[in-house]
Amino acid sequence: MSYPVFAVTVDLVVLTVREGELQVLLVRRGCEPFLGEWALPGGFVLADEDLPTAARRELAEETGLDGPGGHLEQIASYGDPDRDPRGRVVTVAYLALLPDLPTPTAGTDAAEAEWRPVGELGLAFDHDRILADGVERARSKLEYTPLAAAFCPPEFTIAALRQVYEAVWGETIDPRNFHRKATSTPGFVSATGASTEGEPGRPARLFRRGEAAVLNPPLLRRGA
Amino acid sequence: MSYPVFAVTVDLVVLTVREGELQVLLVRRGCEPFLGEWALPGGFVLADEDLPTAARRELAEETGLDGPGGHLEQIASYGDPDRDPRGRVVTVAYLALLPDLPTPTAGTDAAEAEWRPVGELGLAFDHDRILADGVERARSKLEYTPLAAAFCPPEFTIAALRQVYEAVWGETIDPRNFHRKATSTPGFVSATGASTEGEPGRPARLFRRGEAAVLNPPLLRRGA
DNA sequence: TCCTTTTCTCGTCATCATGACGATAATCCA
DNA sequence: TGGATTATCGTCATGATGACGAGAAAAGGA
Repeated sequence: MSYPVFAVTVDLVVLTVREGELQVLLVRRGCEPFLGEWALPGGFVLADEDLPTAARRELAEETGLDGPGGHLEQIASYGDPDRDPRGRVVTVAYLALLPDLPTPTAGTDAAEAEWRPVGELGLAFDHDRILADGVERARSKLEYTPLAAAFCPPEFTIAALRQVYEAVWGETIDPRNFHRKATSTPGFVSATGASTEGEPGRPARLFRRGEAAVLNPPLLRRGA
Repeated sequence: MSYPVFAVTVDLVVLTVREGELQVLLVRRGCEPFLGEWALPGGFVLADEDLPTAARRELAEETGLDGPGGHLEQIASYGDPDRDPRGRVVTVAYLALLPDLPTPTAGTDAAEAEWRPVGELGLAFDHDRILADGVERARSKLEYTPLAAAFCPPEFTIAALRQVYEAVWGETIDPRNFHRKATSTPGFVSATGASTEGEPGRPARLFRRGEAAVLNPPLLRRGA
């Protein structure tokens, strides 16, 4: 039995919250095609490598860490025959959510790496569409899961968690209602007992991510 | 630049509601590997073919129709190095939802085709996991979209729509509350003006699928 | 024709989640 | 010591939901 030959890549939508907005990790391409243009980080899947393994490897190569507190999940696959001028390449896109923390962004393959606010960025290949799908996935997942904590360090305040929602959704949220929701939804967050020190204002209690897989009831955004 | 060589397939989780339960279309494999075992329908992506096109082609080959009222979306991709003994094969799984209507299920490639209630079925390859992911996707999408109508003919009653929910979720739903919800949620369904005739009981008004992409507010199941 | 059965459709009520917003608590800083 | 700032708790009206009652409109049988 004969069948067409493909190459398979993984591409990463690496998101974080920096400076109060949702940002994505981009690399400047160091080889053809699209040499010199901005693109999502990614690369070919190796001969004996599972898909999630390839995604984690690329993430480690591009960001230096996939540490705890992060999150990695598959978005979708893209296989238009014309999407890569080198030939028939199917890419499996992954979504990674990371806290802002020390992220060197010193790429191995790529000439440069940079955080950029999400939006219409004019990326190489079909990466604008992949980015849009990844961002929408992240926005949607924040509604139904405690995943916003993946953008935060292991211990965080309710206010920090709220600012993640505000950055990802691009909306302002009432702090008092959000506090009630976060602390009353089972499995959303769990208190550590500790509090912040040295910050202005009243000290805030510190929390960790809760054990729930889904929020019940969910935390719906107003926009849609 | 050299890179590993892959084959790419599409596999289909074709779901319908028959006899009050959620059922999946299976085929008995007519060639190695797993000859004679039950599997999801699918096949290799052709050399010049887009992924959704390949999925639609396979669906047409296996079921005879992808007609209006149906729905097709990508689930995810599966690429474990050992998932196919023939070599390195990545499969892109698609979810298809169809009304029960005349579905011949006379396969072209496959020896036999059959509807089976979803569950632990002992399928070939990693198809049990793909099926589980597809079923969970369908269950979840019913909460947030008017997609249940994809299981119904173009015009349907509220009761028929409710029975779709009950079959897919495996729960019983109060007919009066469901009626209120379906008719009061904007874009869920739209009345045709016609009614059923010849059925026992009071005639029911007929509806079409609404234009909304998402249900606001959603229709949440109790289980999770 | 009349009654029963069946199913659809509309209402009622208590409860819960939510948005809007007031008020208090606990820290830092001048 | 007295703001300024931020966290936390409370109140209230509104809307969505689950549980359930009751009427409406057909088919079918005596």
